[in-house]
Amino acid sequence: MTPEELSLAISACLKDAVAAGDIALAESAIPAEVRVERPKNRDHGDWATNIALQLAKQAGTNPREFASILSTRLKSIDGVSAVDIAGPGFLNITVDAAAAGALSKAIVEAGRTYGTNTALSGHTVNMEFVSANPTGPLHIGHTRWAALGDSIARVLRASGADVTAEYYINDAGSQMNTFATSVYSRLHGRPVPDGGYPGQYIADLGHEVLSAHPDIRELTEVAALPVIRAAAYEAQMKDIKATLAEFGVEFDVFFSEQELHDAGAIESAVARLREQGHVFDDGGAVWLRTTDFGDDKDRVMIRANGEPTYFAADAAYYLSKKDRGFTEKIYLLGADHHGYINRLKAIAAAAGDDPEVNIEVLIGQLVSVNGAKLSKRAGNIIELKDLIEWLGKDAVRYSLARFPADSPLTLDPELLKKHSNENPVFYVQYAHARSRGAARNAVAAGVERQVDGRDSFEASLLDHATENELLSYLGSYPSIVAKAAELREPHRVARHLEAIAGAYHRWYDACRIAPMGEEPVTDLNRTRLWLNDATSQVLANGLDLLGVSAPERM
RNA sequence: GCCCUCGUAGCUCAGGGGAUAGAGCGUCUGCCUCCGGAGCAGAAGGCCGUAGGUUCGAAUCCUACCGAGGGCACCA
Repeated sequence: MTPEELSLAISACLKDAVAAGDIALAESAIPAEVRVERPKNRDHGDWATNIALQLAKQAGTNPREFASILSTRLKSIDGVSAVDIAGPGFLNITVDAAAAGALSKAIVEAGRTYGTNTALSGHTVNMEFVSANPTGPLHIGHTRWAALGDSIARVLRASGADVTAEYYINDAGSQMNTFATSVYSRLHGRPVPDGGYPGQYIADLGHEVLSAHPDIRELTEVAALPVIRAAAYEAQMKDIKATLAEFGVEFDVFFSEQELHDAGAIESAVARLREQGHVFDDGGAVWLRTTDFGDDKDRVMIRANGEPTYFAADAAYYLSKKDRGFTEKIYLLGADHHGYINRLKAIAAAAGDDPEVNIEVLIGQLVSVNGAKLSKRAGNIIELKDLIEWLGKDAVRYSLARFPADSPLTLDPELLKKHSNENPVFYVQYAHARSRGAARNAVAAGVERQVDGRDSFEASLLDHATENELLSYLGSYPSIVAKAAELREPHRVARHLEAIAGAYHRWYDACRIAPMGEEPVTDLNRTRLWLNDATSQVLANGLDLLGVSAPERM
């Protein structure tokens, strides 16, 4: 029995009690879903609900009386062995071992689909993240969004959403000229001009440009810059894409800002928004009246000198997403972009969308390292590919994915570099590797999940306290995934995996899977193998949502 | 000045109205005669930033204050 099944059964009991007149409650007051929770204290049963505390007042009675009426009906639920009323009116429910244990077989049979759900089916989501400027390598400042964004996309897909992961390339602004000029200077052995891009990678890009265009140094600056700009850009994007791939981050679309300009999308965006009545001219510039939609000032789209602003490109880009049929556009931005929320929402509203529904801006706190904030201007850039090399993809991804985006996070590179079990990723991965090892040993000892082609599984044998605990965590997993998708918080999955890993280790310590020595193989061994394999499956499914590998051996 | 986010164990952080506030790391004590000790069992360690409020019940919701970070361009 899963907590969802129990929750549904309780709802049904509640409706029956109301229909029978045992409880005086309006039909509309019955919640669609009754929350069941795992009590912290084992003495409080397997599952608990506070439904009586919530509804007693509306029903004109006291919580304990309400709970008492409901409990007699709950006792008749198949698989429920005891119902107790505790404290102010909690209902503590105990499930018999057979009903709880059946889950392990169900998980093995569901395989990779265990934990997926359809809560978000029908949603077409555009998920934009990273979108680092193509003027330099990905560095530690981008890693959080890369890890988080990719995991959010995976969790949304697990909940049935149709997700397109997208990277917006800012390849159109004046920073591209600065970039080209920086490479040009290094190519000629000169220092980068003020305001240009420092860093060894600029010189490295120069070498790459040189190998593709051996005579580039012969050209005049005016002739060379466009060539350098294109070649260095291409080399840099190639590097970024390779790093993302190495990090296990998958993008469906790399969207070029320059192509928006080339296609005339900026002008048509201005025209479309003007049609909607939100554009006005002032001081020679063209403005979008974003103050109509909660922004604190109106924004310029076309400057007095005729040049479009970055904001105008944002508007055109939003319209592109809308035209491509995405009902929800999610932006994952750093805290330094917090000022963008209102204007992005204003764009959505001006385009006729509902800013509460069709656009979502997630703001994440910046990662700091050893107290120092990391930005491109700081000299101490730690590149993402170096980070992966030091610590491994799994450790980096996991240590970023296990915290919510809005928590300010401080990483200590010295600690991370130790590559030890101080990182909880090893705890979870080890549980998976251990369970696979246990399965290999069990099979070698003659334990199989099937005997003579038929499943050998006796759920009622899974009656140890550690089995009860492990099963409850495995059973909660699907609701954790659904919650993570709903709230865009994949760290919930990571935390739950840690709980599962802990429960698995405790179970492993208490209950043998393979028989001792020459003892014969029993149903108990075979049934425990089902639970063991179910645990492997859930750990593997969860790690996959985080972009972390589930090793067979470590 | 205005706006946003965050103050929880020595450190890094979970806890989205419920029962005795948790995990990892660090410290201390035990546990390898058979499935992986990257593990398990236990101990120490907290005025949940401060002060009010909301209610059966608050780390959680509201207000004020204190502290940390970030944002307020015809930059990109």
